[in-house]
Amino acid sequence: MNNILDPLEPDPTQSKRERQKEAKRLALTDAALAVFSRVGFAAAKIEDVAEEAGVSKGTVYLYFESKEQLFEEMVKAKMSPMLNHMAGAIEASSGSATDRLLAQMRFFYSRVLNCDRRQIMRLIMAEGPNFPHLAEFYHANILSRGQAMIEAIIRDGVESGEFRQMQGHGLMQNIAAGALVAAIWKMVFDRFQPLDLDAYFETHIDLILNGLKAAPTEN
Amino acid sequence: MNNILDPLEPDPTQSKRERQKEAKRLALTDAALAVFSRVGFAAAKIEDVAEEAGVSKGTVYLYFESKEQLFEEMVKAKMSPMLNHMAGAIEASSGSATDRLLAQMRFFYSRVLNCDRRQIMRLIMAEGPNFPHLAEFYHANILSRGQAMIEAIIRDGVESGEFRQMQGHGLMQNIAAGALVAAIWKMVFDRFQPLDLDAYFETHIDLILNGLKAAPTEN
DNA sequence: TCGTACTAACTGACCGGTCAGTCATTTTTT
DNA sequence: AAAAAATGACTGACCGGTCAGTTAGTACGA
Repeated sequence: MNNILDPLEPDPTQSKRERQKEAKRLALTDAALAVFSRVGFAAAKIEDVAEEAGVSKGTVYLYFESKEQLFEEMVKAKMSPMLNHMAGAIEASSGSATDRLLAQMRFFYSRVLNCDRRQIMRLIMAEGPNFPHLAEFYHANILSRGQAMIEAIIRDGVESGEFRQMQGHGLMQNIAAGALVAAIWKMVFDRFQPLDLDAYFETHIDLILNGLKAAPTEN
Repeated sequence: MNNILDPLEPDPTQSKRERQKEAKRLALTDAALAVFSRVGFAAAKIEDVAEEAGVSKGTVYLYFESKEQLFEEMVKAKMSPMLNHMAGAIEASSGSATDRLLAQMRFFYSRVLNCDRRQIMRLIMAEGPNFPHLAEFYHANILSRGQAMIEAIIRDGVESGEFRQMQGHGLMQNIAAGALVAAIWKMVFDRFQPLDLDAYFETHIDLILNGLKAAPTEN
């Protein structure tokens, strides 16, 4: 139906109309992210999305079948490019497992936590149970890939002796958890107790890397 | 207005009516938790809450001014008792800082993550930005208390030499993060990739305790 | 370069269903 | 019998989704 998930250059083979259409689709997903982030799925008004995108309500339905589909497509459109970048960054990275883990974390903090995208994570948590579709997509295409990357790094680190052996049930979740909580804190509690993301990041990697490091003591 | 936040024993100074009223209030907050958990705030119907509590819609408005107030009161009513238990558990616990941290974690996993209450955490994350009231209450009365408890334990552990010195910005968030993520995973992704909470707990404390432990190697 | 015919894109008034909140009436308690 | 509690039909605002009508882009002949 539509394979426009990664719109980058203005393809010269496209007519003016096609380019406009694509631009509008992008404007709509941008607007959808903004509005859904602001008030959540249920309270978001299609009319507001339309206004924010500079079109009328009816137009939204020329691009998306329903509010629900708009939501899902928005998540996909916003997350897919980031995923590819992340995979590329991992592939490109070399050096010790510690360095690679650090690079991945840094990427995540800067490209997800510190921008609009963190709102998507919040929306997945908030709306996930009501959108099995979406939760499944998110798990299959985003989480499991992130999980695979982290686990590969850990495996290498254990082999090279940088990290100790851990049984690993929920290891990825535990390692990434700090980042997720930072995002949530920023979105929900920052106004009451501000969080310095840079300092937090230092604490996070310090704790994790030390936790993974081979330790001579008991257990 | 109402100071009934911790309904426990049937106070003999109360008339039969007052006791019934209190019971109904409890039934309503129970029902509210169930319904809000199921579908989120916006999609929840007052009529469903009423039915689940065994009363009619109008009755809900005899106890709560509005849907919003019902939501806030429900969170307060469900979280306050737990907090007091947690504080008590901390006070009662002695032994090494490691043991105390472990006890607190265990408490949290069993009394929050593994029951209805985890839904409240999800609701706070989901609806927090739309309910500054509630987010502030939650931060002031729940998070900051938990934070104080953990920080006290860490401080003791550093003094006793069990833990290394850490600068600590966001330390509490990082330590608790694993637990929060476990809760989210259970609620959103468990059906796609089940999480064994006991094994996860082991990984969590293993990673954290090792991360906090004094390490001889480079920072 | 203009005019004309065609069509894709867009609009916004409207419809139908939903639901928070109200209140006149009924039921229960004292 | 009086008061308190509970009811549920009702109202009015709201909003997702539709579609008849309008606008703007395109193709082409002169």
